[in-house]
Amino acid sequence: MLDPKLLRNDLDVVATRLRTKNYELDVTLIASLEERRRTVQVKTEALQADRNTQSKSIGKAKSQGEDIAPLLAAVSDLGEQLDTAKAELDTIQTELNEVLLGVPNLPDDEVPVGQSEDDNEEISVWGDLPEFNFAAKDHVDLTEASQMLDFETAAKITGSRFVTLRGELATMHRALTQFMLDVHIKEHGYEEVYVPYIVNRESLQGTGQLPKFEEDLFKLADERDLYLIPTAEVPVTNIARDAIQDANDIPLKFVCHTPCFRSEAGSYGRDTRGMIRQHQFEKVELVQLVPASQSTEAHLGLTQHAENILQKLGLPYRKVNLCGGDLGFSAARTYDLEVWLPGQNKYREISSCSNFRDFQARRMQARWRNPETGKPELLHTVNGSGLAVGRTMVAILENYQQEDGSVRIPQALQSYMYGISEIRF
RNA sequence: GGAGAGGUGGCCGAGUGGCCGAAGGCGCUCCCCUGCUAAGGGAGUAUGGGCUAAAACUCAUCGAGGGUUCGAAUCCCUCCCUCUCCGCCA
Repeated sequence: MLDPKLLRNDLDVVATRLRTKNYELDVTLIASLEERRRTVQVKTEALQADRNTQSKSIGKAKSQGEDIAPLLAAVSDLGEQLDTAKAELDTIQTELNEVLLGVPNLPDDEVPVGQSEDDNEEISVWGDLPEFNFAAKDHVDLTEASQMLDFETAAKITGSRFVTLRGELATMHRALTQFMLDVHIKEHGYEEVYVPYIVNRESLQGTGQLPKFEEDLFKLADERDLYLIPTAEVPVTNIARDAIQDANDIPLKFVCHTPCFRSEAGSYGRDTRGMIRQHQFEKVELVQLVPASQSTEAHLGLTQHAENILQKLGLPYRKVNLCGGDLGFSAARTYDLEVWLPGQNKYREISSCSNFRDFQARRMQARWRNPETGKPELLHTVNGSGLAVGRTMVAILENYQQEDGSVRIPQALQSYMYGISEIRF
């Protein structure tokens, strides 16, 4: 959520900046709601103050044995007035709140102008693209001879966009997770957390998935209003919801491995082949909660942490600075890491590292106490994948394929896979 | 699933209709006293919001929501959570 004061005082500036995110702010609606809110709130609170004083004087009179009948008569119609005013205020505030919860975060100044991912700015490229003196296959064709990567069986068990892994591929999938966690914990100083995979509405609203993107989520079919997590970002960031951190306890740096569940509504026909886009996938997520002054630095650092995984695995990738049009709802700035996939002959997103500034923290009331002022201040939240496990496995299969159809195991991963150095399908 | 107890400020804990945003204690911050391994005295110490240049002022919040009442931490209803015992169980 944006700072309401900003929307009150600089509505037009906000509208201008949001246009780079392809979002048209309804300035007229917000201004008029805000105007009504002010009038009605002032009126309501004045009535409340009036009632409070009068009720107090009734109490006093009663305790002194005076006749309170005339006092009661004086407040008789106050209650009704107050109810009306309160109801009106409630309506306005609910509406205003709904509007504000739907307004995306402001992009940072450094965000490139652009409409789509084609306008993203390439920042750096790492690694040499593999050269094959044979026709490179994609991960589906590569594994076809075995049952190690099996979409049909998953379709039987559940439906489309699920996968079943067997044998060494299932091991590699788990090994990757373990490897990533170890690097982030031991080399990058993150604290591992284990969290619920089912979350409530408040948590999803805190990180920005609700109320606008409900159709992307799997919702449980009972009356409890619970959802499967689309990313560990939701439960992990919400650790800090409605809390004030001690200055000594921040920055908080969490790493968390979870499955992620996404309905992929609206992406029918996209990436239907292979395990690029699944309803269920594993991810190792990095989350940092830091004071405002440190978030830019934390964002750069976190991105580098994700890059280190790709480098250790020897996977060629590039880093792009997302343009306004491609930026997510809650993000102020995002670096995507795109790994090279020979099977598709292009770079594909494998990690998305974002700085949310105070946008999520305001929704969550996630704060810390600044010892210099003694006052609570909103934290800044930063997160990114470190990395998406399924896509990393796809990248290894495709980049490390050999002419005979086998796949070499990256050196860094071998000790996590009982020492084997290749997989034959 | 059955029976019971409970949710109050950073923590403990009092408060069963008004004088309660809330005693007391602990912790923390500042000041004073005291030459000594610790103690004593004093002051301060919740969060969000409105209005405002800022303050003054003011509203809300005692798990959440609703109700009764001129007035609710306190009474009533619903829900959530925690604890104890029993049952079941990865």
